[in-house]
Amino acid sequence: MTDISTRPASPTLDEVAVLAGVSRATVSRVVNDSPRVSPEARAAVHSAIAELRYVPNRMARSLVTRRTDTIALVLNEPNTQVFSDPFFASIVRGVSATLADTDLNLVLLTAQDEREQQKIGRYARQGHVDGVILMSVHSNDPLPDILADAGMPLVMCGRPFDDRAVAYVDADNRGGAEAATAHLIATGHSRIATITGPLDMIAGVDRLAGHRAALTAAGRQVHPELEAEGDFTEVGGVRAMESLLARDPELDAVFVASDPMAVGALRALRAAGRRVPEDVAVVGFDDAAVAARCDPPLTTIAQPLTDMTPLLTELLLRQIEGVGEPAESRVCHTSLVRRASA
Amino acid sequence: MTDISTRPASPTLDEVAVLAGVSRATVSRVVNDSPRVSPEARAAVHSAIAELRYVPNRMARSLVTRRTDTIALVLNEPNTQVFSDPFFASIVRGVSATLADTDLNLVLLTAQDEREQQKIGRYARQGHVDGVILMSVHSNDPLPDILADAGMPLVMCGRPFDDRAVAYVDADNRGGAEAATAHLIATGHSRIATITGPLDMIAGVDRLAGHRAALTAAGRQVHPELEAEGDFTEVGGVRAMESLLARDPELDAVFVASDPMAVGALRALRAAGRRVPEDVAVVGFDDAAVAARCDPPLTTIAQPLTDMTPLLTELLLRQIEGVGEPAESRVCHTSLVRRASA
DNA sequence: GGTCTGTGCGGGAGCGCTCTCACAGTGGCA
DNA sequence: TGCCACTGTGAGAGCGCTCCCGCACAGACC
Repeated sequence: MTDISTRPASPTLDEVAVLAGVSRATVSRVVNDSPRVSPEARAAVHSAIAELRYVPNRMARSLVTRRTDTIALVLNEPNTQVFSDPFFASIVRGVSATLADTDLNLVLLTAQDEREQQKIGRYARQGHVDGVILMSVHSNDPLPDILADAGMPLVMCGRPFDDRAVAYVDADNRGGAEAATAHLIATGHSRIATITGPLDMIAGVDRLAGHRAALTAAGRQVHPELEAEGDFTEVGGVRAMESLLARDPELDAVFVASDPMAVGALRALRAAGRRVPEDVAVVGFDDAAVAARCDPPLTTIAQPLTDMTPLLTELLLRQIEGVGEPAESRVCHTSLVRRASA
Repeated sequence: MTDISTRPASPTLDEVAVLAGVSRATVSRVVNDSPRVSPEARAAVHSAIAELRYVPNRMARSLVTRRTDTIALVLNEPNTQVFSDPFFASIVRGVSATLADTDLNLVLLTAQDEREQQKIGRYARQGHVDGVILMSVHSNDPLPDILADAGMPLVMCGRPFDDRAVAYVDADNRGGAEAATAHLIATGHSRIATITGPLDMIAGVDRLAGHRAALTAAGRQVHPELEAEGDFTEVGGVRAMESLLARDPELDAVFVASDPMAVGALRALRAAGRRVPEDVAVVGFDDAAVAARCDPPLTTIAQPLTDMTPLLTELLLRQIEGVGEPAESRVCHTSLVRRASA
């Protein structure tokens, strides 16, 4: 143990009580906004708090309340690129904004590898947080199990791989992808490729399934050589598009499973001398800010982020409050946003 | 207070002690790796821990040790774009990696506005963390003061605006910028513009100062119309470059104060029909991954991130351990990386 | 045998808080 | 006057842990 005695000790409830001339219990009542306190006592306590610059010790409080009033948003991504994905940024900002009006704190936890995931699992189980929102779950991530086993309130952003009983909020990835490819079919394209997300992520899997379903529904064949796996990043989109063009120079449309990848695809298409949408039509997914800005503006599938983030926190809070309840989940509708690229 | 009684209670030290047939103190010794425990007792405790799936309650421990073993990395940025800046991602990853070998936890805290900064200040003062690394400090941010006043161990990433006694780690922004512009001068350019960072951030201010110093040292005039303020984002770089070209179509070189902005500048130059480096030479700052990848590859100033992130954590840990010591700071050297753009 | 050092261990206090319970005081009502 | 709320307050227990202190016992040494 290191010497921390020289750090200025912070005042305690007792000291406030002595200064205010009341009991510890009364100070606690004032701090916790209990109604049964006389105005005089309340005023005395408030001025003592101000004078001593008292801040309650959360450890002591949490020890008895079993609550920390903080929730964790876990970014579970080996790739550093997480941060550059506008989807993450939106979720983080949205959850943060939803919580701003409450007295709940939000902490972000990132895991690059399994070791860090274990560390996060421990962190949560040790009682640092009341609940967890888990993002970017890959098929082999141990974290959902660790947290669920520990009985930690948990909401996943994106449905789980297996049909486990865990709460989640997801966009209708399959339906959205189906609509995207159906749009490409309806606008007369015949060789429709796709750049998928990572196939160890459920969003990648579902969007590919939707794409294939649209093809099948229209009586088309599914051609494996017209499917290239990307990683939800712009660079990944460039590479996947180059690979698709090499495999089938005649392709006339691509459904790209995320907007950052679509921006990459646009770049690769331009570099290959293809015009969009004349030679190749492109539909993205996300409706990220970049979609409206890029050249040409991207036709894309909008995720209802403004619905999803409040839902994410709401579902989690409900689990934290009422413990017995079964975990509830939601799937949010997507919609096609037509711009110039398809 | 809500009913949490239905949540499975986690086992306590006492229960482990009973099961292992030893005292609470012995269990504590085992958990904390104290040497004075007999092998038999240790084994009994370990198996009891495993059987009960015991995890120490950190609140209880912290209450007595006054340590939480977690440090916060605060991203203090109104702009959502924070996340897309590779500089942030690198720092986060670096600090996280440095801490991976320790039993310290890292939490990320983001503040979009002053209200959230206050919330973070409260969070820290309540004793959730042992120390704070503060990133992206703007001139009017209250957080440094809040934390410093609370006696919270603190290291800033980037030097503070005033000459306060706070620990920081910074790149030699002024020197780097000076080298960049000196390079542009040495390679025969005459109308050298600059896209600055936000001028409410010290990195923005220092890089502009370095640019001007190089100009002055070479006997050149500083032309305000050749300075455009950016915001460290790619879009900001596009806009600033467009504005510079409008103001002086004859400019033949730009020092851009960050690589993402330089990528934007490259795009704007291409859109305006300028060749790089033949018509306009471009030097960036950061040596982000994108610098090597873009077209043409970017000549830029490398920040020694591999030095900076361990230093950041080291300086903070030193403050946390040895409390009396004066806060120490470091400035890391930068270097010019020559590629094709200048 | 007596004293001493060292080791392993347990008892117990206490970290700062919340929360139950008891109690004094006040006012309403029969 | 007696009984009953009801309100404001304080005493005290206890959350799960760490850590100081003291005890029992073993072995070394005189």
